[in-house]
Amino acid sequence: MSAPVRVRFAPSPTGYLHVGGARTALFNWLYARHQGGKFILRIEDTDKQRNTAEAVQVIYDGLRWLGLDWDEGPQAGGDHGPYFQSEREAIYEKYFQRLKEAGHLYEDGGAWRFRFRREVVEVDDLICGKVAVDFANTEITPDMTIRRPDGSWIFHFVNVVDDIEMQMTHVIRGEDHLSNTPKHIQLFQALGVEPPRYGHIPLILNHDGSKMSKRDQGASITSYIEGGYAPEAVRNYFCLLGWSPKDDREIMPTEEIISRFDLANVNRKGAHFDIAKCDWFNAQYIQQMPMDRYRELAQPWLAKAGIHAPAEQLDPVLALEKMKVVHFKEIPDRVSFFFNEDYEYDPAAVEKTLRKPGAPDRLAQIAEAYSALETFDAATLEAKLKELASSLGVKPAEFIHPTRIAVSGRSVGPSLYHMLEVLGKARVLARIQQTRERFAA
RNA sequence: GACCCUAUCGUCCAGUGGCCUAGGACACUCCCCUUUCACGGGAGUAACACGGGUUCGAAUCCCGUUAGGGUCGCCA
Repeated sequence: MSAPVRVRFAPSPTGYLHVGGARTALFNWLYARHQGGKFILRIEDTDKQRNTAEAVQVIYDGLRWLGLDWDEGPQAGGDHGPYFQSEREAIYEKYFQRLKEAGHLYEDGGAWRFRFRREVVEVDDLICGKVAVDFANTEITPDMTIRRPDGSWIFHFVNVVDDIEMQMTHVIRGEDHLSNTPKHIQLFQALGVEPPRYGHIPLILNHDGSKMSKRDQGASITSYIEGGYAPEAVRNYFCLLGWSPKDDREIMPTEEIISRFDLANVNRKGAHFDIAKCDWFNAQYIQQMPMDRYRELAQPWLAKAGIHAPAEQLDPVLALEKMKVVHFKEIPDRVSFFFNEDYEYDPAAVEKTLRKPGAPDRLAQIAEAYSALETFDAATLEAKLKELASSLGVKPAEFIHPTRIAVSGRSVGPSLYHMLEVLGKARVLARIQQTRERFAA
C-alpha cells in the first residue's frame, strides 16, 4: 500500500494572493480531497522584509474565502510544524551540515553553493510528462547558492528540506517551477531521499495572453471578495481553468469536482483569464442559490449601504432581483428604493415619461383603480391595469411606465406588478400621490 | 541569447489515426418571450499557427519554422 497523499501550498506572504497561486492551492486541495490525503499550508517567509502579519492574513482570508481548508499548517496545527519557515532554523542547519559533511557544498564569496552532479536529470512530471535537463551544460545550471553570507537561506534549499520533513508525496505547483525541479531533485538525491512526484500546472495569463501581474483585472483574490462574487462561483470557474471533466459539464458542485478531479486531466496549455465568463458563473450561481445563502451573501452589502431589515422583509425584495444580479455589490443600488420613501427620480425618466402630456391623469386613474382593490397581488394588479387601459381605449404602456417611475423613480427595475405587490397597497398609493404632487404640471 | 513548456473558434474546454463537412460554454449578432431591464428559448458568425514527412487515411504521430509563456538570482 502506498503512503497517504500529502500535498502542500507554500506561498510567500507578499501582501496579496494571486489568482494563479489560488488556483495552485485549489488544485492541491482538490487532489488531496480526491485522494483522501492531507492538504498542508506552509508559509515561505524566509524573506523577512515582506513578512508581516497582514500579509499572512491575506493568504488565510483568500484561502478560507474560497473554501480551501488546510489539514495542517498555521492555525490548524499538525505533527510536522512549525509551518513558518522563519521558525525552522534548526532544521535547516541540520540538513545544511549533512550536505556539507557529505562534500556537496563549497564556499564562494561567503555564500554556500551546492555542487550539481554534471549529468542529465529527468523529471517525470504528472502533467508535463518527461522533461530532461542536461547539467553538463553549466551555462544554464551554475551551481546553486543555498545560503547567503549572512546565514540566511535560499528558497530552493528550504523548500526541499521542508518537503522532506513534511513528507510531501506530491508537489503540485506553477509551471514557473518546472525549470527548478531538476535542481530540487539533485538536492533530494544528495540528501538520500526519494523525491516526491511532481505536477506542474500552466500559468494563468491575461485575456490578451500577456503575463498577469498584480494590478491586472482579476489578478488578486481580494478583488473577488470586494467585487461581490460568490466564492462557490469563483471556485467553480477556477477549477475549469486548466482542468476539465472531459464532458460538457461546467457548473458542478464541489463534491462532483472532487470525485472527478485528476492530475492527468490537467491541461498543459496556459489559460487566458476571462472575467466575463467568471461573471456568468457568478450570475448562474446566484440564480440557482437557495434564498438563505443568497440573503447571507447580500446582507453585508446591504448593511454597507445602510439597509437593515429582517429576512421576512428582505427576501421578497431580493427575490425580485435574483435573476438579474451579477455581483452582490449591485444589490443595494437595485433595491434601495424599497427601503426609502425619499427615493430619487431619474431626471431622464421623468422627462421622457412623467412630463408627457396625460401622464398625471394616468397616475390619478391608476391610483383610483388600485385604491378600490382588496387583493393586492401581481395577477390582480395586472388584470386591473389592463382592464383600465382597455376601458379607456389606450395601451397598457400608458399606465405601466408612469406607474413604474412613480413608485421607484426609475424606468428600469423589477417586473412592475410584482414590484407593486411587494411594496404593498399603502406605499404604492402614497408614492403615486407623492409623485403627482411633486411633478404636477 | 541558451534551456524548458505550449500551440483547436476572440476566450475556456472537448477531440488521443477513420465516428470531424471539428462539439459544448462565455462573449458577440439576430429572432422569440416580455409593453422596463434582465432571465429563458431558438438561430448565426467564428478555429485545427505554418511547412515538411509517416500512413490507405492526420486536428490527432514525427521533424522543422514561427509565435506565446517560463527558467537561467546571494527573489520566492
